[in-house]
Amino acid sequence: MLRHLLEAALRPAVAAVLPDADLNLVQVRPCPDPRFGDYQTAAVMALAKQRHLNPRQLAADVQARLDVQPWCNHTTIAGAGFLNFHLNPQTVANALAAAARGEHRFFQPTPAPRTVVLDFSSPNVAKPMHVGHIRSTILGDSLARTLRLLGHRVITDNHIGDWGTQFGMLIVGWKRSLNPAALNRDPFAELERLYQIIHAECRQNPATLEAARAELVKLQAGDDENRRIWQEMIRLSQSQFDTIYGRLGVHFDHALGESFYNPSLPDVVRQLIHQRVARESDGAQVVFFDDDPSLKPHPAIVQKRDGAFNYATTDLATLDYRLRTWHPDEIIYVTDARQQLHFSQVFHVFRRWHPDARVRLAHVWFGSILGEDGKPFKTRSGDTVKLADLLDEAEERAFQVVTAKNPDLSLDQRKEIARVVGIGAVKYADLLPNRQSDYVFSWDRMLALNGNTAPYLQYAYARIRSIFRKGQLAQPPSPAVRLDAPEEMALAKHLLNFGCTLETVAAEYRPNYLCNYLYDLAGLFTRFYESCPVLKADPPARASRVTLCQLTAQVIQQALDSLGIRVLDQM
RNA sequence: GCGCCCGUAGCUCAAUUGGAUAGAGCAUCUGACUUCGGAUCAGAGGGUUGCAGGUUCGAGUCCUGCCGGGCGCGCCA
Repeated sequence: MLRHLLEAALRPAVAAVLPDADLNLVQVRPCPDPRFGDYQTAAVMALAKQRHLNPRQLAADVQARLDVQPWCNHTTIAGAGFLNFHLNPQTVANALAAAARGEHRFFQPTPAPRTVVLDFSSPNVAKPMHVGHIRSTILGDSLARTLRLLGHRVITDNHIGDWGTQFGMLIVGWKRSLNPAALNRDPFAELERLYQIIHAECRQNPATLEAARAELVKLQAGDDENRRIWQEMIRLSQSQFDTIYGRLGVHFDHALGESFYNPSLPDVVRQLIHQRVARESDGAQVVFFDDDPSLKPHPAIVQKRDGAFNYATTDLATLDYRLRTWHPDEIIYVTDARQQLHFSQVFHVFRRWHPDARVRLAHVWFGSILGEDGKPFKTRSGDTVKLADLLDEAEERAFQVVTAKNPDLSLDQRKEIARVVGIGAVKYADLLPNRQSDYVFSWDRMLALNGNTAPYLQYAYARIRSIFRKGQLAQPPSPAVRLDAPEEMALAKHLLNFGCTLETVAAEYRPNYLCNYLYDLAGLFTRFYESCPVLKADPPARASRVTLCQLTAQVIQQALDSLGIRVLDQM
């Protein structure tokens, strides 16, 4: 968009003054404060610093060679050497008119599409999904949506925990304590009950723990009955996951669980040993990182002394499979902060195992969800909060609010609104904070109708739809755009920045930038709404304002969709 | 002990990764409803960015040392 056009004009000007400058660093971005201008570059200062030049003088030299006539009234040099671009109002109006004609949607598809594998959510079979899964699921889904919108090829893969030592215990529990009637009634509750009693039993009774080990060995050896039970548990769990993903509107292209890689683990370790990446230590196969100071104290075990494999081995096999199957340019893992060391190890081992692989590996980590007491978020009785219960409560609370605000709507309407508002509020509260910080979970804050919340944004959208209902406006927007009022111009300019925001989200894996953009957009819209009547305006202004409303609604809807949040015509 | 992360207004969080006078919401106070949805908007007060140094045109952001907190550290995932 405009930013790219300005960058494209700026680069030759910089190159003319400094022929050896790295033009990739020459970037234009929106000004933090409209008083400075509309777009700015700080690159000239950085270049001046490298070369010990006077930054303002360098900025002036670049400015003298700069031709941005088609879009800007003028450019200014300010501060220590900022170069500020001041858009021609007609340029803004033209960009909106083009959008109204359907020529663009305020962003540009990437000129260099990549294939990206996104690994997120990863619940465990036979355990309920809980708050610990929510950030991974919501962040991962949002990144997938944003990358796809920008034109990348995205493959989402749910690495379900369907293998491991817990299945020995679960099989013992299944054989000893299964209540078939309960399983029929609420399969997942029964699975959970089994897990809890057998887990407690194993802690107290070494004989039960031994029985669990024996069942695990039988399962791994392919025992028919144990495999049947195991598969049944996976099936029941998957239907439970599907229910939750359905409520969240989250979709996976693949759900290749840990067990899928089980057959390939011996070969992974064989290769690692053969390539001298791993070596024997205390009976285990271990990768040491002698050349890396930060990892030197933390060797990675890829095969345990007893011959079993662990999660590092599975993750390596998974990487290898993804590489061979999808040939991605990038693989992204969305997990909590505690797994930083693990992924650092896995990525390092992988580089030594496949030194020629070009794939970019990213661990996108996030902080914890805390309760109002600042400790990990739990129920009043101290249990982990189940995701299903959390979503129920979100919808229930949203239903109360909708019923209080809009009692005339039918029950079905209010329930549908409560679903969209409740789920949207939970998602938005999760996406809004910087992902790397912990955040305090608060129903009251996330469901508030003012402040930076999903309901506030949905409300802004609903108000626009209300104008269209009231004015019986169904026709496509008119491309005749006039931006006379300052509120109109401010709103219009912000619409132009949608694309940069999407690009930043994708580049840094931070959907919270999009949240902040949306909040600003909604604020600018309501200011426009307060001071610029739409339906009552004279015809030319009215048509232009209808267009502004239409385009704003379109961007709100598109941006919320990138966050995985739906909009409503009424709420 | 070692490593990673964090510390910003009374509270909850931002700050486009080294950019311009650190911004929002809640709470407090003052205004605006014969007005397209007041579920709103306009405004006020509130800060030595944990502390002390350093790097430079410029630091909440980078480097060093403290203080306080969270998490992780060989056969769990």
